[in-house]
Amino acid sequence: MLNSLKENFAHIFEEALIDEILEVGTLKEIKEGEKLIEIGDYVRSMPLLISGAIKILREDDNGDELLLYFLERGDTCAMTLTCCLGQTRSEIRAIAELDTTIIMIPIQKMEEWTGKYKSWRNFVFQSYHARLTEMLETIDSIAFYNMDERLVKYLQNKQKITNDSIINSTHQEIAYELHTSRVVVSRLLKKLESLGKIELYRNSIKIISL
Amino acid sequence: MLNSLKENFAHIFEEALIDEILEVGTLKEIKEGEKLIEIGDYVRSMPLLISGAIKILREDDNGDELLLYFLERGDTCAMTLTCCLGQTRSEIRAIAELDTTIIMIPIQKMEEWTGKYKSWRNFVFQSYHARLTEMLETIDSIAFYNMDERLVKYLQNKQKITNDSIINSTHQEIAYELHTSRVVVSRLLKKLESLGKIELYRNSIKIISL
DNA sequence: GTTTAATTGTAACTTTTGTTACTGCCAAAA
DNA sequence: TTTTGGCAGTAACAAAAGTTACAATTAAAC
Repeated sequence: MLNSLKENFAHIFEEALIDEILEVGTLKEIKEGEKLIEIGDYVRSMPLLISGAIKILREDDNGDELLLYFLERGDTCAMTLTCCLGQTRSEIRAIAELDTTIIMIPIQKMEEWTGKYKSWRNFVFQSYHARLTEMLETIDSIAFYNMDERLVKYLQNKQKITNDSIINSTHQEIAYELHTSRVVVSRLLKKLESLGKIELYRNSIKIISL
Repeated sequence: MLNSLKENFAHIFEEALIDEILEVGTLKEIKEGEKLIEIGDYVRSMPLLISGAIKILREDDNGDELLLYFLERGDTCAMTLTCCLGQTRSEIRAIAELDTTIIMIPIQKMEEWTGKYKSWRNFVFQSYHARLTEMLETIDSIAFYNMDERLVKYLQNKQKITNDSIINSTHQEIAYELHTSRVVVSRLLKKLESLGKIELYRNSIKIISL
């Protein structure tokens, strides 16, 4: 744990804090597709992302989903922060997008460290800032862009997160995350293919240039 | 300033903090429609809302707007918080929805107080939580609801904020904030009127029951 | 009082998105 | 091998939202 922690957080956290994290944190491996947090859950520990990626989803009353953003190496879940402190239930669902490693911090420490370590405070504030910014980008996407542009953004994002120009998703899965229908996704993907920007295969999409 | 501060924040902040706020904060009156923050601005002080309401808007590359949420009495601007700390430019525009009174806190104090006062930390975290929640509601609206439902929510919200069942807005103004066209707003408002839920006048809308 | 500009109402039309239905294809299971 | 179920392609249609155009009304400016 020490190495992975230092690699990702040494330049952010002061040494005493690193030591404390090592003391109370527990390492957790999550397989791709595994659920970390469900809507309505009480959250009792806070994740620090060491490797992999986690997707954060919102759901409406009908069970329809919408992808909000991804968490990556060095990130933490701002929603969890506030849930912990405010003792409220989770508003979102968190699912591992890739095989992921996290360090779990008990929430009691949260409160303690925000008083004690300036580097921790900065980290927490920066996390909030990053998440707010990503939420704004999500809002931009759905408010200001058409579905074809949203789809392109989605594919670009996915490529960046997985670091792979082949995306292993079905049209239906993409449709869920963009909150549209499979037929619409198929239609738009076909158009991108005819423009030579992607190639379509069963269960996967190869990105040529977007 | 002392009275208005105590009225709104006495139950949140410890006394020593109240004293400090009185020392360094400056009272500011803002007229309805006046702009507080423009997109791209560097923000050098943080507002505590004493009375009135402020609307927070997002804009896209074409200059199209979208209402994100309102700030009310007892709120602060989470965006500003992160802008101050991170030294980044504002992602949003803030305009007084009503005549509004705020206390401006210099940003240097922010950092100091988060280390010093637990009540301040809690206030800041709660603000973040509230704003994230409101952003989620905004996302829900635009992702999961049709324009007719969004319009109803908008009117309800406006009624709540202004505490007045008469809304003094033109259809064009509403269209801007919902990021749609005037014709669409007129159409949907007319439908609501024919259902007996509102009454339409020039420059104003009377809410009967929504 | 007349002119001007802003506001609202409405029709007709287009575009975008969503829905239904059916097809062929492929891969895993029986 | 045959069957089954999931996946993708496509047409035809429906609904929602956006656009253009113009008329009628009201308020403000001259």
